[in-house]
Amino acid sequence: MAAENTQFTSSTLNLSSKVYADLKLKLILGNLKPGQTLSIRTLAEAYDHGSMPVREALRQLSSEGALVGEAKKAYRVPDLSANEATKLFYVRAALEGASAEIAAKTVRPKDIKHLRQLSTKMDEAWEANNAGSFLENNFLFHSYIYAMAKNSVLEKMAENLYIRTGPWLAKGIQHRLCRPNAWEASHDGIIDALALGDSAEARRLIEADSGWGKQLYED
Amino acid sequence: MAAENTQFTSSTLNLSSKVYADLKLKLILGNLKPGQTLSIRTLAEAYDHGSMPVREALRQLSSEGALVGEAKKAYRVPDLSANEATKLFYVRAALEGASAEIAAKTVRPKDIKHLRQLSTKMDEAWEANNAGSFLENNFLFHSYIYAMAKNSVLEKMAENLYIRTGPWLAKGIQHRLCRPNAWEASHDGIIDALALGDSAEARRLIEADSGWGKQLYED
DNA sequence: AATATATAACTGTGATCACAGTAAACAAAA
DNA sequence: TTTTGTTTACTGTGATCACAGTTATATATT
Repeated sequence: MAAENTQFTSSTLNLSSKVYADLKLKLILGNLKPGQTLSIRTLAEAYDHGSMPVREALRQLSSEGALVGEAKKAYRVPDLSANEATKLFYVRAALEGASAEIAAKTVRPKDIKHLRQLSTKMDEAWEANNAGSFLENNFLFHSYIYAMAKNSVLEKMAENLYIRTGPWLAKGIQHRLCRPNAWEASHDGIIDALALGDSAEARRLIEADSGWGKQLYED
Repeated sequence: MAAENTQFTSSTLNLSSKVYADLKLKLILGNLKPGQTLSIRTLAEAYDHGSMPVREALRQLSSEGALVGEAKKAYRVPDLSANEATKLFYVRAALEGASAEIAAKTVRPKDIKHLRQLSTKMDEAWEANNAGSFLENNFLFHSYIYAMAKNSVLEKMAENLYIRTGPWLAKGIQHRLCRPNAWEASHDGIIDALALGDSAEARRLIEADSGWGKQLYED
């Protein structure tokens, strides 16, 4: 999933891009913890590469806000404050709302079918307390809506938001995975609106859904 | 303008970030032409640095879509197709509309004053056929609205769009700078809506304004 | 035992080199 | 003149090293 790279064909993918793609996936799936430290040399040894590819991958992730780096100190996975998380989810709502509005106008029956399958997988992952699988299918669900909008700029920016919120969401889910899953009815509503081609309603529901992750930390 | 970096304080700014900031500014102001080639060694000699800082800056710009890089070939400033430009402006409309909606709720008199000053500078640059100054003040105008929304995620993503459309807009402006400037009334309307705190109208006008640049290439 | 000091390990950063693949320039053959 | 083949210059990529600043550890010192 999401292993494609826009700069190079997969056959001639350079090492930097491979390391970047791998770390990106780990962040989206919540396999890296907030506050966790990532050093160039340590990762280079783990990947059994020189330090150059790791170095470029970490700098790229840092420039995207997925990691933070201070001078002469190791890169760190950011531990989002409530304020920072709110900012990320607000932008996600804006981008995802715009996507859904377009998607509702070009949706095909096979798209609806695929979205329902992903929603089912999320449900199964939730029941099995599998946070990684849940995050993966949640990402795939929303990515598919972005892809339906056929706007690569939108897709890339949205992906960035999932990279940045992945570790934070994983932490929240693992702490209280047992709470009633409000997302299920929400996603079903979104799919129904899309199936009906109701772009305004799809937008409204998507914007509302973008808030569920934030609620993991609200008491 | 726009020389701040979020990763490091300006005193301990590393060379890579300085080169990045410089190239970023050149792109926003239209000082790099679409299709222009940028090689690591050539730029390193121009900056009188080693190749490492330039190399990291170019890779970062490439990862942001501001440059394109194929294997074993020099980086290039993308020459946007009409389709690509449309995608960029669509996202800009979504982000900027969301910003204006918030900005209208927290706007202060000094904000209105500052926006009017920037609008005047744009007018002067337009009359003087100064494309660089026009693009700079246009960027500052919209950046200020983003800043009013106090969402750093939004700001960074918006900046990215201006980096990517800068060379393309500069080309369009230089080709037909003489056409009636529809932007002026548009910006005045936006300022008025903000001054009245009319968030819905501000959003509507900003979204409409995001299309003016695209029209430079429409006959 | 608590505190201060010094030592060691670790950090990103920048420079420099070798390498392989690309593009352009030039020369030779038709 | 046109085409083909060869050479030359140029490209990003990855590895390796020296450097300076940070952090943690261990060693004195009180």
